[in-house]
Amino acid sequence: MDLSSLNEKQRLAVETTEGPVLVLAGAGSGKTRVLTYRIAHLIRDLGVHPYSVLALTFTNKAAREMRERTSALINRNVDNMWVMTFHSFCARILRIDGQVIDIDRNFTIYDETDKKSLIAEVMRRLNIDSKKLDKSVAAKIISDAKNRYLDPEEALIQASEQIAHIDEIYVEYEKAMRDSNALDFDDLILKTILLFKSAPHIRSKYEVQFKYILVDEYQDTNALQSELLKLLRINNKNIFVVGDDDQSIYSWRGATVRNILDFDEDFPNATTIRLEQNYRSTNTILKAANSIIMNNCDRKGKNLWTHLGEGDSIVHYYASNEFDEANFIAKTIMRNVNAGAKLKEHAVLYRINAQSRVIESTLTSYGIPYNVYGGLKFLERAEVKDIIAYLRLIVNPADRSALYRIINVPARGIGDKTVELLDNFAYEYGVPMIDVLDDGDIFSELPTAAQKKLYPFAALYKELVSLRKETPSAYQFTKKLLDTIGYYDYLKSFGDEGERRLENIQELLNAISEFESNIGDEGDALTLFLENTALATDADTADPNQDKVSLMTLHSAKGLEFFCVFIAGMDEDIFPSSRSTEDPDRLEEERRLCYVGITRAKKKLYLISASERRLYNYPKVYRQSRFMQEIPDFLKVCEGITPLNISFQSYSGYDRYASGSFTSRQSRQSLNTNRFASKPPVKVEHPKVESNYKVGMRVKHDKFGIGVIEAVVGEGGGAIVTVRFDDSTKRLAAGYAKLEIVKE
DNA sequence: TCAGCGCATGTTTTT
DNA sequence: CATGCGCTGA
Repeated sequence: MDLSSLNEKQRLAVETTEGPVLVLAGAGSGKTRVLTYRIAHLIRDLGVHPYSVLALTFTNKAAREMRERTSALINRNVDNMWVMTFHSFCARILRIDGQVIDIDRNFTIYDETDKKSLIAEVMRRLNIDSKKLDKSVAAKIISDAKNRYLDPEEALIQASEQIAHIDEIYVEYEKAMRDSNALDFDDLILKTILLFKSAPHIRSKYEVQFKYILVDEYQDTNALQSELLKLLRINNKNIFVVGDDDQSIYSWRGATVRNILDFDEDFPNATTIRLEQNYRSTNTILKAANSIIMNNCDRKGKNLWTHLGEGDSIVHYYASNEFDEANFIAKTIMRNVNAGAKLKEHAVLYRINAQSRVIESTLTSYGIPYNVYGGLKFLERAEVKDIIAYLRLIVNPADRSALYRIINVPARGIGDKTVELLDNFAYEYGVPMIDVLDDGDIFSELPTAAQKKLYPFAALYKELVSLRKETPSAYQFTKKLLDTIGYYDYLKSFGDEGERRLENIQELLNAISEFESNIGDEGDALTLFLENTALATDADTADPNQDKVSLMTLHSAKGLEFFCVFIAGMDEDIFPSSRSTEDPDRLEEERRLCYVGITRAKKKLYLISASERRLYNYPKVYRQSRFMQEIPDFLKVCEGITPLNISFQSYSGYDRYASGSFTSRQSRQSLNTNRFASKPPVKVEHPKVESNYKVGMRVKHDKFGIGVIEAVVGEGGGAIVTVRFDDSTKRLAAGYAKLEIVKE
């Protein structure tokens, strides 16, 4: 491998292949580069078989990127390398070897909604008032216990002193999960650990297979994930973890920076390497990020530096409301695009998904294409969930959550009472609910009234089961299923809305068909497809090569970078969130989140506050985020309405309206006229004198083809013209490069 | 008594 | 989007 493009520290990280290695990698310090070069080095230079490498990430996106970049580096297919998320890794192991601890191969992965509905049901059965204990709260406590302790039951028995009955809920929930042949996200990790502990030969099999383990985003690992890694490394110490304590933003999910701090205890004689040179952002952006994170006490401390130059000032736009905010974003994007930037170089980040709606509709009205990552998306559409629930039930008949969802969809006269009766009946007989329907003998024991209502569904279910037997293709089966259950007619009853839903169903069919043709003989297509949908987010379905603006939460932006980043909602109680301002630890996490957001930007950063916004259909006056004040004034310019002095007492939203709109600081703006149009690698500080070539012109070059002029520096024949071609940006001397102006 | 419908409500962040 | 509530009709 040619490692000459790496800096000294990066090369050390790549070449220290034996023993435990902890890399503390600041934002933009080339972390992914180090990971991919290291894998490439192992395979190419040391002859390690790809099958012996395990690389664990937290998102599918990160896993896919790592695989692709590694493959490109060594110019070889690495499909059989295990690069995946912690959760898919565990799901895979449990499907292969889970039977040893009595886990059925066809288990279903329950998402948060499935989990909560099951907990609600368990609480109903235990006669626990849902008003006294919210099911989400119960779910969170159970999840915390599973994420922090190897013996969650013990932990919950203790917790029940404060929260009555939580231990009983847990026990019943576990039982219901087992009956449903289902695992939740926490179970995937926990059960894999239990498998490894109770079956040492299986643990050892994987330890022998994975001669090298790499872990990305180590600061996001929780106690159990670290335990899992330790189990995989009892004899072999080749473990390489990369993390950044300043980017730890998942402690609410049980992640703990302790894993980084205690790495040397968990894996003795570890080598620690710090990557502090930032290759992504301008110095201005780094300074802003540093000045924010400096306010945190609980950190190791890092010294990020760059030689990319100062760059443009950060723009703080103070909007009158969320529509003004969205308009500003849209206009700025348009201006950048007219100056030659690509849509895909822009990202709009926000704290909560609910903020995306106004931004989406505004971008649409401007005709700006975008992709929303995460949030309410395709897989969360009711109609898609319905069909997936049917498929789940066929693959795993014990899946209660799926049965609950579809037993009366389309409506067939089976209401809550009938379902409750069915459930109680199954409970007393000690069989899964579906067996009551499927087994004629048990079915005939039901009260006649219930039989009458349930019979058509029982018959439908049997028909689906035999249909599945004679239709091996997942795609064909799903098509037939839609006919059999009368889903098309059901959609018609929704009128125009039904048309839209039909399109989504069509999209689902396409996805299944595509998935099916892409997998080889890895297993049953339908089972694997369902696993994929359970562990995937919509970010995975979006094509990153499309030239579209990216919209996502700050959390899902981690690991990504964009030339131009907007952070919307820099308002107190939104960011930092109202739920975090009381607790210093949570506030520090919000601050790290802000640090993550800012360091996504390479060149341009726009922070947007609004004096008033309507969120959750509730209008409210906002104060700008405290984080805005943590960025020193000399790094930013202000635009939009004039923010009042942000003192806590004198604040009044009405004054702000009265003070008139859009009194922006013209004088400061005019110092930097090129601010919106500039694009890397041109620095805006350059005095700009135009020649014949003008910014925005389309020109043709003999070798590079057609491109758009992004900047012109100098005059006449001596001018340097920056042209963005399809896949590269070139700086060309106007006198030599024969640039032909292309008419529109 | 139960099913089904319309309407109001509440939603941090995510594998 | 899911959940809860009140109303209507069988």
